[in-house]
Amino acid sequence: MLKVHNSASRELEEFAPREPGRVRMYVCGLTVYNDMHLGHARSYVSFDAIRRWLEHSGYAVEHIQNHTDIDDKIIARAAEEGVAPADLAERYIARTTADLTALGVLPPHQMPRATAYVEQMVAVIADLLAKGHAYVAEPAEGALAPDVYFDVPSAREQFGTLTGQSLEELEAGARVAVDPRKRNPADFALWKGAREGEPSWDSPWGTGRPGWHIECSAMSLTLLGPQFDIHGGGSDLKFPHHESEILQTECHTGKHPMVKYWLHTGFLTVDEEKMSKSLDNFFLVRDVLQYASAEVVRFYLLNAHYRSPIDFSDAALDEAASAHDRLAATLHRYRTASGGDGQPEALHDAVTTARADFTTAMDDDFNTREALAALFGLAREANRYEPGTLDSELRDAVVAAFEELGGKVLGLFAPREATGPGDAEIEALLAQREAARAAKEWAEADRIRDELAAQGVEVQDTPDGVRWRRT
RNA sequence: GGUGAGGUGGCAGAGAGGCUAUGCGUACGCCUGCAGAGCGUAUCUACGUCGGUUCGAUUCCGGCCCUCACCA
Repeated sequence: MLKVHNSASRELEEFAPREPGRVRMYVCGLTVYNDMHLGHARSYVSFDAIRRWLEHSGYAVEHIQNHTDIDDKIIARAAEEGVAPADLAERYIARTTADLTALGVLPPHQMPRATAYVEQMVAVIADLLAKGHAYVAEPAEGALAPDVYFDVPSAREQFGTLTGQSLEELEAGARVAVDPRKRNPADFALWKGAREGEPSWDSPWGTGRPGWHIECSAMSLTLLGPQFDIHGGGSDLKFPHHESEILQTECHTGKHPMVKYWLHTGFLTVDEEKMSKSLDNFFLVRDVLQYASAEVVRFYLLNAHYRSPIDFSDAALDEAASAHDRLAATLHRYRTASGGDGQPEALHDAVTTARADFTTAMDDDFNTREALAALFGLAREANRYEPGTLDSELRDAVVAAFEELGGKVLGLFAPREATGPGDAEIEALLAQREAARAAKEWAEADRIRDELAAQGVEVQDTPDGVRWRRT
């Protein structure tokens, strides 16, 4: 029985999608004005594992992840670079999508862009205005047309679903200068009147562009309907973004709850501080992937529960590499072995136990850390045996467990591209080395081993002969 | 100021009212021509702090300290 932590209730709840066997899931995507950093990766890899586990559990998952391709930051960045905002967005849609692929994140079923849904957004805003949940304000200074704001006090009851804060508490804690054009400090923009030279769309309130929150309401509404199962994103999106989405969508549709389970991922910090450009501790996914493989990065990220904060450092990544290699090496030995007829009971049991423990862990709010511990348990038992001495069916069972759980669900054992020398070349060198060893020419044997190591081939002498693998 | 999350062994990081987490690192042993990998053993009272509940709490309750995040 799968249980998930719902941010709305702050409790573990039994997972039961609205429609049996089918899961509709919306994950907030990136604002495409920059490359993806490791903090983003943390969130997307987490939701990737969540999706994979749901699919493994037999659900037909519909995974939507948007691109925010119109926003203040995009306009500002485009102006800096002297390019059109649409071109800038296009570039980063391509780059971030490539980064996701490189991380082994399964492609979402749809990746809608905000600018393709402006019509739907306008319709929702018009309806909110008609229902008295929104109002047209004065144009901002220098703007060509008015802004439209959501009237938060008009939806007082719905406010605070995720943050647990009341409107009064929020006002009490206010410490930011309030825009005088808003009726209430908590009101947020549904529509922003255009300024000269900015991208804009026509609307009943004049030319302008959508506010940030309305896009997710419009896209989830269009693609998944007024009520769906999972809405995910980083913890930083709870407020105001997700809180605003709820107000918009529910006031528009009149249906509650918009989302059955809200899932939020924890932060990734660097040396105990949040990753940010001003602190110059910004790690881009594409840079980290130069240093570590996607599997290692995934291992590092999945080695903590998705809601826990994690701290990034080179040492942490190195540790993940060592740990991941322990599993990968065991799997490799079992994959490449042949012959034998041994059927130790303990190894049979270890496979069964690992599968059961893995399932228990993942069913407990996607506890990937515990799930990994189950794989290590299997690895330890499996390493007690020389796989070549085992019955092929048992060996296959071990391989299947690793491939299905660690591979298919966690994405940790993607086949590596073969680089460096070919198999035949390696075998030839190893034959030379064996000859040298037989003649006790240790210097020559070690030279060949070093040469292979330099080319990324690890050589191991075992009681059952030499073994090698690409690292 | 408000709200939320968290403080676990050398490090990372799970977890549960009493039973070895797991991984990394380190030391020793086995194995090995050597190395690596692997296996075994060890790593001192591991659970922020002060109280409370309990036969027993790191795990439940309350106060306190600290860290992090979000706040129109």
